[in-house]
Amino acid sequence: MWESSDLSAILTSANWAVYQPGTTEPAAAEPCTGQLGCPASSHVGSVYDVLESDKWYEKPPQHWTRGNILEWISHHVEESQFDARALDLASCSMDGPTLCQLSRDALLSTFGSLGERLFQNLLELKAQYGEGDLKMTCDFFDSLFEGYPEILNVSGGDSSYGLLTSDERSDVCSYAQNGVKMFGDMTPSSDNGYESGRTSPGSLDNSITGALGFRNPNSPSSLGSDSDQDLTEEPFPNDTEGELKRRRGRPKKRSLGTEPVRGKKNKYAARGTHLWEFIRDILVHPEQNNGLMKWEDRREGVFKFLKSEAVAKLWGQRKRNSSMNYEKLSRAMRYYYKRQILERVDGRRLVYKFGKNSSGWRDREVGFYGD
DNA sequence: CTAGACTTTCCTGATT
DNA sequence: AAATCAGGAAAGTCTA
Repeated sequence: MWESSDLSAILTSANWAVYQPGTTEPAAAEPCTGQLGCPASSHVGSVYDVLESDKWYEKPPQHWTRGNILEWISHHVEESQFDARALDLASCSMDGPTLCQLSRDALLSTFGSLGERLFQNLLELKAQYGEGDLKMTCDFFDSLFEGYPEILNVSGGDSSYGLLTSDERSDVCSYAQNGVKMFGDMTPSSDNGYESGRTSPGSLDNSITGALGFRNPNSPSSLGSDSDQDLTEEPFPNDTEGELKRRRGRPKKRSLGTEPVRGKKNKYAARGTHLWEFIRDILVHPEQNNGLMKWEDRREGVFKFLKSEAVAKLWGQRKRNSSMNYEKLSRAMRYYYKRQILERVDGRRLVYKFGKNSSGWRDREVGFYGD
């Protein structure tokens, strides 16, 4: 079984590089439209890429190390909020070629419901890199890595390919196909608040992965680092260095035991995150939302909270506000009526409807660029 | 510095 | 009775 520490360690290493402000490697510096979506051409073309890359999303699955595979799995665990405790760590230990040989059934039996997701992503990645083209070069590096494993130091991992396509009818297969296109426009630019999305691959990562619970443990950059471990209520973490930023909104009345944490570094944990976008992003990724919400009428933009408190907790996690609850979240939702980001749906509890000032949730917006 | 946008927190009262 | 819904009010962060 995976210990939380395993996962956390993996995630830490997996995310660290991505959020390093100073060491923004290609992963972050290159607007490669998201990991899974990284155009094959930008990586396949040069063998140096292969040499330099130690990240799973920057090289073909055939060349993943055990570490890469763990990162890849943990990425999907995070993205889908899969309960990793059900996984057997040992069964995750394999090299790229072995992984690539696994059948769908094998993945399903090993990883349960996560298996389908892994399988589809693997298919897509293999197709993306071309299973044959690099064969020779890769074989060469295989042997090289074999001899110098330290070249492939752990790190890497990443972020958000999770935002793949997602029309409720299209399953993981289609998202694999469209994922590449997605990133450019996942977050609509016409947002009347802060600039959301599009600030950098990192911010996009932050937006969606945060939305879906992808943590960014120990991120020294603090740009949106979330540290809660799960949906369960958790007091503010004891940030050592990076104190919690002061939250927006009216301060809570002093609570009994919880001294307000004085904020010093005032980073933008919440930057680029608007509640309605957070909600939207959960909705447009049905394969990842774990039944938190559902569309009642996708065409009309009508949706419903299925697990209102869980969504609120997630939102709180996103904003690093452990006291968020549905009551408060819903208040914020109601403010959207006036701005016509949401429209009222009378008489139906937990049901809301996107308004004309919202965007990014329609099929065409999700599947294609823009509108 | 200021104003406006946004979110959070609190609250009272109504509805389901 | 417990959840939700409705909004007003206040207060704080952020951006322009």
